[in-house]
Amino acid sequence: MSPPLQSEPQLPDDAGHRDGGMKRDGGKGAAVTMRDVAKVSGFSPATVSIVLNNAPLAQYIAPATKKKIEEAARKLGYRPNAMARFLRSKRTHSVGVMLIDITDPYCTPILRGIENSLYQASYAPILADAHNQKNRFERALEMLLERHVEALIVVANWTFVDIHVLADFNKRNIPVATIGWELPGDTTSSVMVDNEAGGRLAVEHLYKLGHRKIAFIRGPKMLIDSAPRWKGIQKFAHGAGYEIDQSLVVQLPDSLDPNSSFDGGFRLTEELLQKRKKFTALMAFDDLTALGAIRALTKAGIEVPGQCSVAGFDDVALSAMSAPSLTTVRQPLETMGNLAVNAVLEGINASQEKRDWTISHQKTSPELVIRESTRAVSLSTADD
Amino acid sequence: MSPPLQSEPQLPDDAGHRDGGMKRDGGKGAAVTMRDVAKVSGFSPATVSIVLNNAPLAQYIAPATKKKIEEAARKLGYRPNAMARFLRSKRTHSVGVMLIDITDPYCTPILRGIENSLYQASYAPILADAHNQKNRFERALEMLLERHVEALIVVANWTFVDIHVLADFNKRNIPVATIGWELPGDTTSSVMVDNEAGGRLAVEHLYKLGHRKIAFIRGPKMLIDSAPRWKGIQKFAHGAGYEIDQSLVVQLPDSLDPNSSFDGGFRLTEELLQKRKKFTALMAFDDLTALGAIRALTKAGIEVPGQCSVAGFDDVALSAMSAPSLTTVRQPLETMGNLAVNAVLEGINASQEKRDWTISHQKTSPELVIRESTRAVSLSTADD
DNA sequence: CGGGCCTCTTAAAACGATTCAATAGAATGT
DNA sequence: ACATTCTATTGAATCGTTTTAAGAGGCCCG
Repeated sequence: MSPPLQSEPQLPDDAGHRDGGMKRDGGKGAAVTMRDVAKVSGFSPATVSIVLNNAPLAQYIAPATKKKIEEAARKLGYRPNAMARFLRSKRTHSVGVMLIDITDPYCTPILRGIENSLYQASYAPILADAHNQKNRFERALEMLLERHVEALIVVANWTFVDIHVLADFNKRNIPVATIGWELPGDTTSSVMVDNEAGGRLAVEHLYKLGHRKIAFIRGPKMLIDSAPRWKGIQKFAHGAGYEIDQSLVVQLPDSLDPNSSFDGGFRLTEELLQKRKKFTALMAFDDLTALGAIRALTKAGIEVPGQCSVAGFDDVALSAMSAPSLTTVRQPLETMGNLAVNAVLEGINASQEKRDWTISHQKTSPELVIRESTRAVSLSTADD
Repeated sequence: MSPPLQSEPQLPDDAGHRDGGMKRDGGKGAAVTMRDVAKVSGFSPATVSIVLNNAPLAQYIAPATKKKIEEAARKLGYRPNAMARFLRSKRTHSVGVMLIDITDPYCTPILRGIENSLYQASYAPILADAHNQKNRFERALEMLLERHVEALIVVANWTFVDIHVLADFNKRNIPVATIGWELPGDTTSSVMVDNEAGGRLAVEHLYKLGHRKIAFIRGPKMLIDSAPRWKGIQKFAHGAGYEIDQSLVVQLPDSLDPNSSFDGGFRLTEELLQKRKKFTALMAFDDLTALGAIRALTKAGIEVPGQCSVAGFDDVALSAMSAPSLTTVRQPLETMGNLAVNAVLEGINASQEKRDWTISHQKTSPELVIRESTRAVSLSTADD
């Protein structure tokens, strides 16, 4: 297809010079190295390196030289060997991304945010999935340490109490950021949604729609998010002079399966219904819980939102597609991924330039997304 | 907490021997190297390497020696530097994982399958997300090449025609496997669901429920999956002597947004309804399309499955949670991830041992998952 | 004319592992 | 007693870069 390369002959003219033509490389994948570029261009490896990296010394290199070297590199299809580069420069340009459970739909947008920001900054993400298991978590961290990642991002909404391997990251001055949870102390940056504000947003919405008999499905104790969301609800109630009926408050059990809250929501709602205590709205811990609740309500012949409004939390992808579509509190997940990357990048740059920098604990603002599952309380149900 | 280490003194006794105590390492992250282990244990780096890797030569090493070295390594918290190791041994133990769009819910289980199999085999996944953009795809491949991944796995259900960067992988003998699509030629392994069988499965199910007026929403031309699914449908119809009513067949437009099929399903179903041509069942290209269709039907006052059955394809996470839950054809996504990893690992091992190995094109069996959205045709609607 | 200062280029020493060939001592066989 | 084979260990080369210090000219200035 393409015409034969002009200087094809000079390419392998002294191949095998290094080890007398031993049995290495079967002739196919002979990687072209910097020395090859040096040889072809007629300059030394040092010069090649300086030119190709546009190092400070490049200002002294004659333009003609640069051109020749760049051309040779291009012609040979030279690609620097990242490993060699890393070994010498101590920079791997990779970042560990640890998901505690990739199955959680909440992870996907975060992951996209992380990947995107890393890509922009020319870092490569090395992925690890802990499968909710502590030993996998630790083994994976170990692996990331061996690979000398320059930073670590951990995505989780719950986690093991003592992760002493994380201490190794601090010892080695590797910046760590967490998304969805916070580590006590000031060693680790974090990005979380403002759960308290989110809880408030949702209950306020229901309240303003006229609902006064609101059932609540609280999140499992294990999850970091549960407490602050509930706190936001309580604070709003207190401020509005609204008294929460404790008999309408239930709580999801602890569970490691991120999709279990659907079942949980379903069961708890059925239990609530059995109590025969009327409620005109239900606020669920998260979207899956809300979907489970809707399922239970529908099954019991209660129309959503006609007879009962339901609100969720998170705005995962399916919330917009469910029937009825779900009113929920959106977490800016992708943005949170970006922010975490920014935080660790700042850390990397700082220690590169021997600057000091400070750990950040960021809270992002949740946003109320009103869809079909909530509606102003109807007279017939309200006056029940 | 722990008692002072016995041999603490001998540890840094000759620190700085290498470069006369220059300004390097501020004292914090001093990485412990193999030489340190050698020094402390009293043996040479060579011996340490042999012992710690349990290399063939290790059979000649005295047990006492092994013990001392291992202990020293443990005490010092020695962690081999992966980059150095890679440089010498030419093995990075990493695999590139390229997603054409991570946002697609279909990717998540595949990703878990890939990650899991790689983890078992002690390979690290380097993640890349093409965002449906050709230039990102290529730049990411470039990056993976520089990092000398030992294999590449590409997840996509459509893709750009000419990816000449992939040729570089072949040139370098790096095994490539694709999930969800196939490359012509025998250079690349692939794993796909048997779409034809799946299409058949779904339509057969509807047929057996008594449906004879079935509407079809075909997939976009761009997607690899569309044609074979349709073929499976046609073949079944032909075999069963069932004639597809072409006026009930519509097709999704091409689109890059993986979530657009929900809207597509919604709109196309509305159009079908406007035609006022009766149908008792609808078979959608995938789950999101099906959900969109259900939405449109419900909106038009048509009950699902009471008045119209709907079947999807894929069994993404939300299918089980939607209302009504969706009858669909499940792709064994996680398994497909595993299979792709097996394929490339086989390639890696083969070229390691200078064996030949063959490209594989695997088709996994889809599985019909019957849920609430389909039902036997009712007399009232059938006799319309 | 010799020293100082540019400009352009390179030799050589890392980086931290792996691995081959070599060594030295002990045991064995003839 | 000497060659041979094991056992146990190591020196030194190597992987492909980056980077420092230095070298070779050329030019200017006093």
